[in-house]
Amino acid sequence: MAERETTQADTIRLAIESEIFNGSLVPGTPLEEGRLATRFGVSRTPVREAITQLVQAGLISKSAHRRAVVSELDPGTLLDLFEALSELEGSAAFLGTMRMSQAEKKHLVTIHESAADNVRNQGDPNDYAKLGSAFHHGIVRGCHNKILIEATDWLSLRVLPYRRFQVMTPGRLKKNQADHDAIISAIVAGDAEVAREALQRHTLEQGDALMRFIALNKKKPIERLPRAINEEYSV
Amino acid sequence: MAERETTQADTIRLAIESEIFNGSLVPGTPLEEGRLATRFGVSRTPVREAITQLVQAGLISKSAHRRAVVSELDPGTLLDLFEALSELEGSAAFLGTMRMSQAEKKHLVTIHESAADNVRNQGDPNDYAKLGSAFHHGIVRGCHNKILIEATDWLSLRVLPYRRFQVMTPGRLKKNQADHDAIISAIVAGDAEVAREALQRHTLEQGDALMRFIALNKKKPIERLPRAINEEYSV
DNA sequence: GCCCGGCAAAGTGTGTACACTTTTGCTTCC
DNA sequence: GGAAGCAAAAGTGTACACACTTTGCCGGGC
Repeated sequence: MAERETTQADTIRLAIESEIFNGSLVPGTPLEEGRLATRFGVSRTPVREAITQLVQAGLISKSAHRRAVVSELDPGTLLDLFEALSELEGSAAFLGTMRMSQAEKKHLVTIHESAADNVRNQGDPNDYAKLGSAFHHGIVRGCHNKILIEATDWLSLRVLPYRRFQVMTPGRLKKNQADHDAIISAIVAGDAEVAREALQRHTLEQGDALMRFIALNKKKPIERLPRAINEEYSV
Repeated sequence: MAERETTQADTIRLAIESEIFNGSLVPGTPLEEGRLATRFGVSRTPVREAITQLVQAGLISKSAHRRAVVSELDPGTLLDLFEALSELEGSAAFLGTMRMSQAEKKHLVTIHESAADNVRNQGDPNDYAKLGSAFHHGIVRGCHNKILIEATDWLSLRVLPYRRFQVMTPGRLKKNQADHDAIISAIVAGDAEVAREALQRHTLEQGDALMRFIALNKKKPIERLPRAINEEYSV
Protein backbone atom coordinates (compact mmCIF):
# COMPACT_ATOMS: atom_id res chain seq x y z
CA MET A 1 0.00 0.00 0.00
CA ALA A 2 1.19 3.50 -0.76
CA GLU A 3 2.45 5.75 2.00
CA ARG A 4 -0.24 6.71 4.44
CA GLU A 5 -0.06 9.31 7.12
CA THR A 6 -3.33 8.41 8.70
CA THR A 7 -3.39 5.03 10.38
CA GLN A 8 -6.36 2.70 10.39
CA ALA A 9 -6.85 3.41 14.04
CA ASP A 10 -7.44 7.06 13.13
CA THR A 11 -9.93 6.16 10.43
CA ILE A 12 -11.87 3.95 12.78
CA ARG A 13 -11.83 6.50 15.57
CA LEU A 14 -13.30 9.08 13.20
CA ALA A 15 -15.94 6.63 12.04
CA ILE A 16 -17.03 5.77 15.56
CA GLU A 17 -16.99 9.42 16.55
CA SER A 18 -19.30 10.41 13.76
CA GLU A 19 -21.65 7.56 14.55
CA ILE A 20 -21.85 8.80 18.10
CA PHE A 21 -22.52 12.33 16.95
CA ASN A 22 -25.15 11.52 14.39
CA GLY A 23 -26.93 9.28 16.80
CA SER A 24 -26.42 5.84 15.28
CA LEU A 25 -24.53 5.00 18.43
CA VAL A 26 -26.79 5.97 21.30
CA PRO A 27 -25.16 6.60 24.69
CA GLY A 28 -25.12 3.33 26.60
CA THR A 29 -24.47 1.16 23.56
CA PRO A 30 -21.75 -1.41 24.21
CA LEU A 31 -18.86 -1.53 21.77
CA GLU A 32 -17.27 -4.91 21.14
CA GLU A 33 -13.83 -4.94 19.68
CA GLY A 34 -14.35 -8.11 17.70
CA ARG A 35 -17.56 -7.03 16.04
CA LEU A 36 -16.20 -3.61 15.15
CA ALA A 37 -13.09 -5.26 13.75
CA THR A 38 -15.02 -7.46 11.35
CA ARG A 39 -17.35 -4.61 10.50
CA PHE A 40 -14.50 -2.35 9.47
CA GLY A 41 -12.57 -5.21 7.93
CA VAL A 42 -9.48 -4.87 10.12
CA SER A 43 -8.05 -6.75 13.07
CA ARG A 44 -8.87 -5.95 16.66
CA THR A 45 -5.62 -4.07 17.22
CA PRO A 46 -6.48 -0.78 15.50
CA VAL A 47 -9.98 -0.97 16.93
CA ARG A 48 -8.56 -1.21 20.43
CA GLU A 49 -6.35 1.77 19.71
CA ALA A 50 -9.32 3.79 18.51
CA ILE A 51 -11.30 2.89 21.59
CA THR A 52 -8.47 3.92 23.89
CA GLN A 53 -8.38 7.29 22.22
CA LEU A 54 -12.11 7.78 22.50
CA VAL A 55 -12.03 6.82 26.15
CA GLN A 56 -9.57 9.60 26.82
CA ALA A 57 -11.73 11.99 24.85
CA GLY A 58 -14.55 11.12 27.23
CA LEU A 59 -16.86 9.90 24.50
CA ILE A 60 -16.81 6.30 25.64
CA SER A 61 -16.03 4.71 28.96
CA LYS A 62 -14.56 1.39 29.87
CA SER A 63 -12.95 -0.49 32.72
CA ALA A 64 -10.57 -3.41 32.75
CA HIS A 65 -11.86 -6.60 31.16
CA ARG A 66 -15.19 -5.05 30.52
CA ARG A 67 -16.78 -3.92 27.32
CA ALA A 68 -16.52 -0.30 26.30
CA VAL A 69 -19.79 1.61 26.17
CA VAL A 70 -20.73 4.92 24.64
CA SER A 71 -20.59 7.38 27.53
CA GLU A 72 -23.89 8.09 29.11
CA LEU A 73 -24.23 11.32 31.00
CA ASP A 74 -26.63 11.46 33.87
CA PRO A 75 -28.49 14.77 34.22
CA GLY A 76 -26.19 15.96 36.98
CA THR A 77 -23.07 15.47 34.92
CA LEU A 78 -24.68 17.03 31.90
CA LEU A 79 -25.46 20.06 34.03
CA ASP A 80 -21.86 20.15 35.26
CA LEU A 81 -20.73 19.94 31.68
CA PHE A 82 -22.73 22.95 30.63
CA GLU A 83 -21.72 24.89 33.69
CA ALA A 84 -18.05 24.23 33.06
CA LEU A 85 -18.45 24.98 29.37
CA SER A 86 -20.17 28.25 30.17
CA GLU A 87 -17.27 29.27 32.39
CA LEU A 88 -14.74 28.43 29.71
CA GLU A 89 -16.64 30.15 26.93
CA GLY A 90 -17.10 33.14 29.19
CA SER A 91 -13.37 33.31 29.78
CA ALA A 92 -12.73 32.99 26.07
CA ALA A 93 -15.14 35.83 25.36
CA PHE A 94 -13.43 37.99 27.95
CA LEU A 95 -9.99 37.41 26.49
CA GLY A 96 -11.27 37.50 22.93
CA THR A 97 -12.85 40.89 23.37
CA MET A 98 -9.44 42.28 24.17
CA ARG A 99 -7.47 40.25 21.66
CA MET A 100 -9.49 39.81 18.51
CA SER A 101 -8.32 41.77 15.52
CA GLN A 102 -10.76 44.04 13.69
CA ALA A 103 -10.93 41.41 10.95
CA GLU A 104 -11.89 38.71 13.40
CA LYS A 105 -14.61 40.83 14.95
CA LYS A 106 -15.86 41.73 11.49
CA HIS A 107 -16.05 38.04 10.66
CA LEU A 108 -18.13 37.36 13.75
CA VAL A 109 -20.48 40.20 12.86
CA THR A 110 -20.91 38.75 9.40
CA ILE A 111 -21.85 35.37 10.79
CA HIS A 112 -24.26 36.98 13.20
CA GLU A 113 -25.93 38.95 10.42
CA SER A 114 -26.34 35.88 8.26
CA ALA A 115 -28.07 34.25 11.17
CA ALA A 116 -30.33 37.27 11.55
CA ASP A 117 -31.24 37.02 7.86
CA ASN A 118 -32.02 33.37 8.36
CA VAL A 119 -34.39 34.23 11.20
CA ARG A 120 -36.12 37.00 9.24
CA ASN A 121 -36.65 34.84 6.18
CA GLN A 122 -37.43 31.69 8.13
CA GLY A 123 -34.56 29.88 6.45
CA ASP A 124 -33.34 26.36 6.96
CA PRO A 125 -33.03 25.58 10.69
CA ASN A 126 -30.04 23.45 9.84
CA ASP A 127 -28.26 26.44 8.39
CA TYR A 128 -29.14 28.44 11.47
CA ALA A 129 -27.66 25.79 13.70
CA LYS A 130 -24.47 25.80 11.68
CA LEU A 131 -24.22 29.57 11.93
CA GLY A 132 -24.78 29.40 15.65
CA SER A 133 -22.06 26.86 16.04
CA ALA A 134 -19.73 28.96 13.89
CA PHE A 135 -20.50 31.95 16.08
CA HIS A 136 -19.50 30.20 19.28
CA HIS A 137 -16.52 28.68 17.56
CA GLY A 138 -15.37 32.06 16.30
CA ILE A 139 -15.53 33.63 19.73
CA VAL A 140 -13.60 30.81 21.34
CA ARG A 141 -10.94 30.96 18.66
CA GLY A 142 -10.72 34.67 19.28
CA CYS A 143 -9.16 34.23 22.70
CA HIS A 144 -5.89 33.23 21.00
CA ASN A 145 -5.06 30.79 23.74
CA LYS A 146 -4.39 27.32 22.34
CA ILE A 147 -4.97 25.57 25.62
CA LEU A 148 -8.21 27.32 26.42
CA ILE A 149 -9.45 26.53 22.92
CA GLU A 150 -8.43 22.91 23.32
CA ALA A 151 -10.18 22.61 26.67
CA THR A 152 -13.34 24.24 25.38
CA ASP A 153 -13.39 21.94 22.36
CA TRP A 154 -12.93 18.98 24.64
CA LEU A 155 -16.03 19.84 26.62
CA SER A 156 -18.04 20.78 23.53
CA LEU A 157 -17.23 17.39 22.10
CA ARG A 158 -18.79 15.67 25.04
CA VAL A 159 -22.01 17.64 24.73
CA LEU A 160 -22.28 16.94 21.05
CA PRO A 161 -24.02 13.56 21.31
CA TYR A 162 -26.85 15.30 23.13
CA ARG A 163 -27.13 18.35 20.91
CA ARG A 164 -29.09 16.37 18.37
CA PHE A 165 -32.03 16.45 20.72
CA GLN A 166 -32.05 20.19 20.53
CA VAL A 167 -34.97 21.74 18.74
CA MET A 168 -35.27 25.35 17.87
CA THR A 169 -38.82 26.43 18.48
CA PRO A 170 -39.57 29.92 17.11
CA GLY A 171 -39.44 31.30 20.63
CA ARG A 172 -36.09 29.80 21.49
CA LEU A 173 -34.69 30.87 18.17
CA LYS A 174 -35.56 34.50 18.81
CA LYS A 175 -34.15 34.35 22.32
CA ASN A 176 -30.99 32.78 20.99
CA GLN A 177 -30.59 35.49 18.41
CA ALA A 178 -31.16 38.22 21.00
CA ASP A 179 -28.50 36.66 23.24
CA HIS A 180 -26.03 36.59 20.39
CA ASP A 181 -26.89 40.17 19.68
CA ALA A 182 -25.97 41.23 23.19
CA ILE A 183 -22.76 39.22 23.03
CA ILE A 184 -21.56 40.62 19.74
CA SER A 185 -22.40 44.15 20.83
CA ALA A 186 -20.27 43.81 23.93
CA ILE A 187 -17.40 42.38 21.94
CA VAL A 188 -17.52 45.11 19.32
CA ALA A 189 -17.80 47.75 22.04
CA GLY A 190 -14.75 46.21 23.71
CA ASP A 191 -16.56 45.60 26.97
CA ALA A 192 -14.87 42.37 27.96
CA GLU A 193 -16.58 41.84 31.29
CA VAL A 194 -20.04 42.24 29.78
CA ALA A 195 -19.11 39.87 26.96
CA ARG A 196 -17.99 37.26 29.45
CA GLU A 197 -21.14 37.43 31.44
CA ALA A 198 -23.42 37.46 28.42
CA LEU A 199 -21.85 34.42 26.78
CA GLN A 200 -21.63 32.59 30.05
CA ARG A 201 -25.28 33.02 30.87
CA HIS A 202 -26.24 32.22 27.30
CA THR A 203 -24.43 28.88 27.28
CA LEU A 204 -25.80 28.01 30.69
CA GLU A 205 -29.34 28.70 29.53
CA GLN A 206 -28.80 26.71 26.37
CA GLY A 207 -27.78 23.77 28.49
CA ASP A 208 -30.76 24.23 30.70
CA ALA A 209 -33.14 24.22 27.76
CA LEU A 210 -31.49 21.14 26.32
CA MET A 211 -31.77 19.30 29.59
CA ARG A 212 -35.42 20.16 30.00
CA PHE A 213 -36.05 18.93 26.50
CA ILE A 214 -34.25 15.67 27.10
CA ALA A 215 -36.10 15.16 30.36
CA LEU A 216 -39.43 15.66 28.61
CA ASN A 217 -38.60 13.24 25.82
CA LYS A 218 -36.80 10.65 27.84
CA LYS A 219 -39.66 8.21 27.86
CA LYS A 220 -40.29 8.15 24.16
CA PRO A 221 -38.30 5.72 22.03
CA ILE A 222 -35.32 7.26 20.35
CA GLU A 223 -36.75 6.88 16.88
CA ARG A 224 -39.64 9.15 17.69
CA LEU A 225 -37.43 12.08 18.61
CA PRO A 226 -37.33 15.07 16.27
CA ARG A 227 -34.66 14.85 13.66
CA ALA A 228 -31.26 16.19 14.59
CA ILE A 229 -30.69 19.73 13.51
CA ASN A 230 -26.98 19.48 13.09
CA GLU A 231 -26.03 16.72 10.73
CA GLU A 232 -22.47 18.01 10.80
CA TYR A 233 -20.28 18.48 13.76
CA SER A 234 -17.46 20.87 13.64
CA VAL A 235 -15.34 20.99 16.75
CA MET B 1 -2.13 -15.17 37.72
CA ALA B 2 -4.69 -14.07 40.29
CA GLU B 3 -7.46 -11.71 39.38
CA ARG B 4 -6.24 -8.25 38.55
CA GLU B 5 -8.27 -5.16 38.05
CA THR B 6 -5.43 -3.02 36.90
CA THR B 7 -3.99 -3.99 33.54
CA GLN B 8 -0.31 -3.85 32.68
CA ALA B 9 -1.03 -0.92 30.42
CA ASP B 10 -2.22 1.02 33.44
CA THR B 11 0.84 0.11 35.46
CA ILE B 12 3.13 1.21 32.69
CA ARG B 13 1.24 4.43 32.10
CA LEU B 14 1.59 5.29 35.76
CA ALA B 15 5.28 4.46 35.70
CA ILE B 16 5.95 6.66 32.68
CA GLU B 17 3.84 9.44 34.15
CA SER B 18 5.80 9.52 37.36
CA GLU B 19 9.07 9.49 35.46
CA ILE B 20 7.89 12.51 33.53
CA PHE B 21 6.86 14.26 36.71
CA ASN B 22 9.96 13.56 38.73
CA GLY B 23 12.16 14.62 35.86
CA SER B 24 13.80 11.37 34.81
CA LEU B 25 12.04 11.81 31.50
CA VAL B 26 12.87 15.31 30.35
CA PRO B 27 10.51 16.92 27.81
CA GLY B 28 11.79 16.12 24.35
CA THR B 29 12.97 12.62 25.21
CA PRO B 30 11.91 10.07 22.59
CA LEU B 31 10.04 7.01 23.83
CA GLU B 32 10.57 3.76 21.95
CA GLU B 33 8.01 1.07 22.38
CA GLY B 34 10.46 -1.76 22.09
CA ARG B 35 12.90 -0.44 24.64
CA LEU B 36 10.16 0.35 27.14
CA ALA B 37 8.72 -3.10 26.59
CA THR B 38 11.93 -4.88 27.48
CA ARG B 39 12.56 -2.47 30.35
CA PHE B 40 9.20 -3.22 31.93
CA GLY B 41 9.39 -6.88 31.00
CA VAL B 42 6.23 -6.95 28.89
CA SER B 43 5.45 -7.02 25.20
CA ARG B 44 4.98 -3.94 23.07
CA THR B 45 1.20 -4.16 23.14
CA PRO B 46 0.54 -2.77 26.63
CA VAL B 47 3.28 -0.20 26.12
CA ARG B 48 1.53 1.05 23.01
CA GLU B 49 -1.70 1.27 24.95
CA ALA B 50 -0.02 3.29 27.70
CA ILE B 51 1.49 5.64 25.16
CA THR B 52 -1.85 6.21 23.47
CA GLN B 53 -3.35 7.17 26.79
CA LEU B 54 -0.54 9.57 27.61
CA VAL B 55 -0.84 11.16 24.21
CA GLN B 56 -4.46 11.97 24.90
CA ALA B 57 -3.50 13.33 28.31
CA GLY B 58 -1.17 15.73 26.52
CA LEU B 59 1.94 14.49 28.27
CA ILE B 60 3.33 12.83 25.16
CA SER B 61 3.04 13.75 21.51
CA LYS B 62 3.33 11.53 18.52
CA SER B 63 2.40 11.29 14.87
CA ALA B 64 1.91 8.32 12.61
CA HIS B 65 4.93 6.09 12.12
CA ARG B 66 7.05 8.37 14.22
CA ARG B 67 8.44 7.90 17.67
CA ALA B 68 6.55 9.31 20.60
CA VAL B 69 8.30 12.06 22.53
CA VAL B 70 7.67 13.60 25.91
CA SER B 71 5.73 16.78 25.18
CA GLU B 72 7.77 19.90 25.11
CA LEU B 73 6.01 23.15 25.81
CA ASP B 74 7.35 26.27 24.19
CA PRO B 75 7.12 29.39 26.38
CA GLY B 76 4.04 30.62 24.54
CA THR B 77 2.12 27.44 25.18
CA LEU B 78 3.24 27.34 28.77
CA LEU B 79 1.89 30.85 29.18
CA ASP B 80 -1.39 29.79 27.57
CA LEU B 81 -1.50 26.88 29.94
CA PHE B 82 -1.20 29.05 33.00
CA GLU B 83 -3.67 31.56 31.66
CA ALA B 84 -6.25 28.86 31.00
CA LEU B 85 -5.56 27.25 34.35
CA SER B 86 -5.98 30.57 36.11
CA GLU B 87 -9.37 31.04 34.47
CA LEU B 88 -10.48 27.57 35.48
CA GLU B 89 -9.25 27.86 39.04
CA GLY B 90 -10.88 31.27 39.25
CA SER B 91 -14.18 29.80 38.16
CA ALA B 92 -13.81 27.00 40.66
CA ALA B 93 -13.13 29.49 43.45
CA PHE B 94 -16.20 31.47 42.47
CA LEU B 95 -18.47 28.45 42.52
CA GLY B 96 -16.75 26.97 45.53
CA THR B 97 -17.28 30.06 47.62
CA MET B 98 -20.98 29.62 47.17
CA ARG B 99 -21.08 25.85 47.42
CA MET B 100 -18.56 24.69 49.96
CA SER B 101 -19.94 23.40 53.23
CA GLN B 102 -18.72 24.89 56.49
CA ALA B 103 -16.67 21.73 57.00
CA GLU B 104 -14.97 22.14 53.66
CA LYS B 105 -14.13 25.76 54.34
CA LYS B 106 -12.86 24.79 57.77
CA HIS B 107 -10.61 22.20 56.19
CA LEU B 108 -9.15 24.77 53.84
CA VAL B 109 -8.50 27.12 56.72
CA THR B 110 -6.68 24.34 58.57
CA ILE B 111 -4.44 23.70 55.61
CA HIS B 112 -3.76 27.37 55.26
CA GLU B 113 -2.83 27.70 58.92
CA SER B 114 -0.47 24.74 58.77
CA ALA B 115 1.23 26.48 55.88
CA ALA B 116 1.47 29.66 57.93
CA ASP B 117 3.10 27.71 60.74
CA ASN B 118 5.54 26.26 58.29
CA VAL B 119 6.51 29.73 57.15
CA ARG B 120 6.90 31.08 60.67
CA ASN B 121 9.08 28.18 61.78
CA GLN B 122 10.97 27.94 58.51
CA GLY B 123 9.85 24.34 58.10
CA ASP B 124 10.57 21.92 55.30
CA PRO B 125 9.97 23.62 51.92
CA ASN B 126 8.76 20.27 50.64
CA ASP B 127 6.01 20.22 53.22
CA TYR B 128 5.10 23.76 52.32
CA ALA B 129 4.82 22.81 48.68
CA LYS B 130 2.55 19.93 49.58
CA LEU B 131 0.33 22.18 51.66
CA GLY B 132 0.15 24.69 48.83
CA SER B 133 -0.88 22.01 46.41
CA ALA B 134 -3.48 20.71 48.87
CA PHE B 135 -4.83 24.23 49.20
CA HIS B 136 -5.38 24.66 45.47
CA HIS B 137 -6.73 21.16 45.27
CA GLY B 138 -9.19 21.78 48.05
CA ILE B 139 -10.55 24.91 46.45
CA VAL B 140 -11.00 23.24 43.10
CA ARG B 141 -12.77 20.26 44.69
CA GLY B 142 -14.98 22.76 46.45
CA CYS B 143 -16.73 23.79 43.27
CA HIS B 144 -18.60 20.47 43.29
CA ASN B 145 -18.56 20.27 39.53
CA LYS B 146 -17.05 17.01 38.33
CA ILE B 147 -16.31 18.30 34.86
CA LEU B 148 -14.68 21.51 35.99
CA ILE B 149 -12.54 19.52 38.40
CA GLU B 150 -11.58 17.09 35.67
CA ALA B 151 -10.65 19.89 33.29
CA THR B 152 -8.60 21.69 35.92
CA ASP B 153 -6.77 18.49 36.79
CA TRP B 154 -6.09 17.91 33.14
CA LEU B 155 -4.35 21.25 32.78
CA SER B 156 -2.54 20.93 36.11
CA LEU B 157 -1.18 17.62 34.92
CA ARG B 158 0.41 19.25 31.93
CA VAL B 159 2.13 21.89 34.04
CA LEU B 160 3.46 19.36 36.48
CA PRO B 161 6.60 18.41 34.53
CA TYR B 162 7.68 22.03 34.80
CA ARG B 163 6.79 22.60 38.42
CA ARG B 164 9.92 20.87 39.55
CA PHE B 165 11.88 23.88 38.40
CA GLN B 166 9.99 25.99 40.87
CA VAL B 167 11.96 27.29 43.80
CA MET B 168 10.52 29.03 46.75
CA THR B 169 12.79 31.89 47.66
CA PRO B 170 11.90 33.49 51.01
CA GLY B 171 10.39 36.43 49.16
CA ARG B 172 8.18 34.33 46.91
CA LEU B 173 7.12 32.21 49.79
CA LYS B 174 5.85 35.20 51.73
CA LYS B 175 4.05 36.56 48.69
CA ASN B 176 2.50 33.16 48.11
CA GLN B 177 1.26 32.98 51.65
CA ALA B 178 -0.19 36.50 51.48
CA ASP B 179 -2.04 35.58 48.27
CA HIS B 180 -3.49 32.50 49.90
CA ASP B 181 -4.50 34.63 52.82
CA ALA B 182 -6.50 36.95 50.61
CA ILE B 183 -8.11 33.99 48.85
CA ILE B 184 -9.18 32.19 51.98
CA SER B 185 -10.53 35.39 53.49
CA ALA B 186 -12.72 35.99 50.48
CA ILE B 187 -13.98 32.42 50.53
CA VAL B 188 -14.79 32.49 54.22
CA ALA B 189 -16.44 35.88 53.85
CA GLY B 190 -18.51 34.43 51.02
CA ASP B 191 -17.34 37.01 48.52
CA ALA B 192 -17.27 34.82 45.42
CA GLU B 193 -16.24 37.44 42.92
CA VAL B 194 -13.27 38.54 45.00
CA ALA B 195 -12.24 34.92 45.51
CA ARG B 196 -12.33 34.33 41.77
CA GLU B 197 -10.19 37.29 41.00
CA ALA B 198 -7.71 36.62 43.78
CA LEU B 199 -7.10 32.99 42.85
CA GLN B 200 -6.99 33.81 39.17
CA ARG B 201 -4.35 36.46 39.56
CA HIS B 202 -2.42 34.29 41.97
CA THR B 203 -2.20 31.37 39.56
CA LEU B 204 -1.28 33.66 36.71
CA GLU B 205 1.54 35.17 38.73
CA GLN B 206 2.74 31.76 39.81
CA GLY B 207 3.00 30.81 36.17
CA ASP B 208 4.81 33.98 35.38
CA ALA B 209 7.37 33.37 38.09
CA LEU B 210 7.88 29.81 36.95
CA MET B 211 8.42 30.91 33.39
CA ARG B 212 10.94 33.52 34.36
CA PHE B 213 12.78 30.96 36.41
CA ILE B 214 12.86 28.48 33.57
CA ALA B 215 14.06 31.13 31.16
CA LEU B 216 16.91 32.05 33.49
CA ASN B 217 18.00 28.47 33.98
CA LYS B 218 17.45 27.23 30.48
CA LYS B 219 21.11 27.28 29.55
CA LYS B 220 22.37 25.27 32.49
CA PRO B 221 22.41 21.50 32.20
CA ILE B 222 19.46 19.81 33.84
CA GLU B 223 21.57 18.20 36.54
CA ARG B 224 22.58 21.55 37.94
CA LEU B 225 19.03 22.67 38.55
CA PRO B 226 17.79 22.89 42.13
CA ARG B 227 16.16 19.76 43.38
CA ALA B 228 12.47 19.40 42.78
CA ILE B 229 10.38 20.57 45.66
CA ASN B 230 7.51 18.27 45.10
CA GLU B 231 8.59 14.69 45.00
CA GLU B 232 4.98 13.67 45.00
CA TYR B 233 2.35 14.63 42.54
CA SER B 234 -1.22 14.49 43.51
CA VAL B 235 -3.62 15.43 40.78
C1' DG C 1 -39.96 -20.08 45.27
C1' DC C 2 -35.48 -18.14 45.84
C1' DC C 3 -30.66 -18.18 46.24
C1' DC C 4 -26.13 -20.00 45.36
C1' DG C 5 -22.40 -22.42 43.08
C1' DG C 6 -20.43 -23.95 39.00
C1' DC C 7 -20.14 -24.29 34.03
C1' DA C 8 -19.87 -22.66 29.18
C1' DA C 9 -19.66 -18.90 26.05
C1' DA C 10 -18.28 -14.38 25.09
C1' DG C 11 -14.90 -10.92 25.32
C1' DT C 12 -10.75 -8.65 26.74
C1' DG C 13 -5.44 -8.47 27.68
C1' DT C 14 -1.05 -9.71 26.08
C1' DG C 15 2.67 -12.02 23.30
C1' DT C 16 4.59 -12.51 18.94
C1' DA C 17 5.34 -12.25 13.88
C1' DC C 18 5.73 -9.64 9.88
C1' DA C 19 4.98 -5.77 6.54
C1' DC C 20 5.73 -1.19 5.79
C1' DT C 21 7.66 3.45 6.97
C1' DT C 22 11.11 6.36 8.70
C1' DT C 23 15.78 7.23 9.92
C1' DT C 24 20.61 7.08 9.60
C1' DG C 25 24.97 6.64 7.91
C1' DC C 26 27.61 5.64 3.97
C1' DT C 27 28.83 6.17 -0.65
C1' DT C 28 29.22 8.60 -4.78
C1' DC C 29 29.18 12.40 -7.69
C1' DC C 30 29.62 17.31 -8.56
C1' DG D 1 34.41 19.59 0.71
C1' DG D 2 29.61 19.35 0.44
C1' DA D 3 25.22 17.68 -1.29
C1' DA D 4 22.32 14.13 -3.21
C1' DG D 5 21.09 9.44 -3.34
C1' DC D 6 20.90 4.87 -1.76
C1' DA D 7 20.71 0.85 1.38
C1' DA D 8 20.68 -1.14 5.76
C1' DA D 9 18.89 -0.65 10.32
C1' DA D 10 15.62 0.86 13.47
C1' DG D 11 10.95 1.45 14.65
C1' DT D 12 6.04 1.58 14.09
C1' DG D 13 1.34 -0.46 12.45
C1' DT D 14 -1.41 -4.46 12.03
C1' DA D 15 -2.72 -9.30 12.17
C1' DC D 16 -3.36 -13.25 14.71
C1' DA D 17 -3.08 -16.65 18.56
C1' DC D 18 -3.90 -17.86 23.15
C1' DA D 19 -4.67 -17.25 28.16
C1' DC D 20 -7.37 -15.20 31.48
C1' DT D 21 -11.52 -12.66 33.14
C1' DT D 22 -16.19 -11.70 33.03
C1' DT D 23 -21.03 -12.85 32.32
C1' DG D 24 -25.13 -15.17 31.80
C1' DC D 25 -27.33 -19.51 32.40
C1' DC D 26 -28.50 -23.72 34.44
C1' DG D 27 -29.43 -26.98 37.99
C1' DG D 28 -29.36 -28.30 42.83
C1' DG D 29 -30.01 -27.19 47.64
C1' DC D 30 -32.44 -24.60 51.29
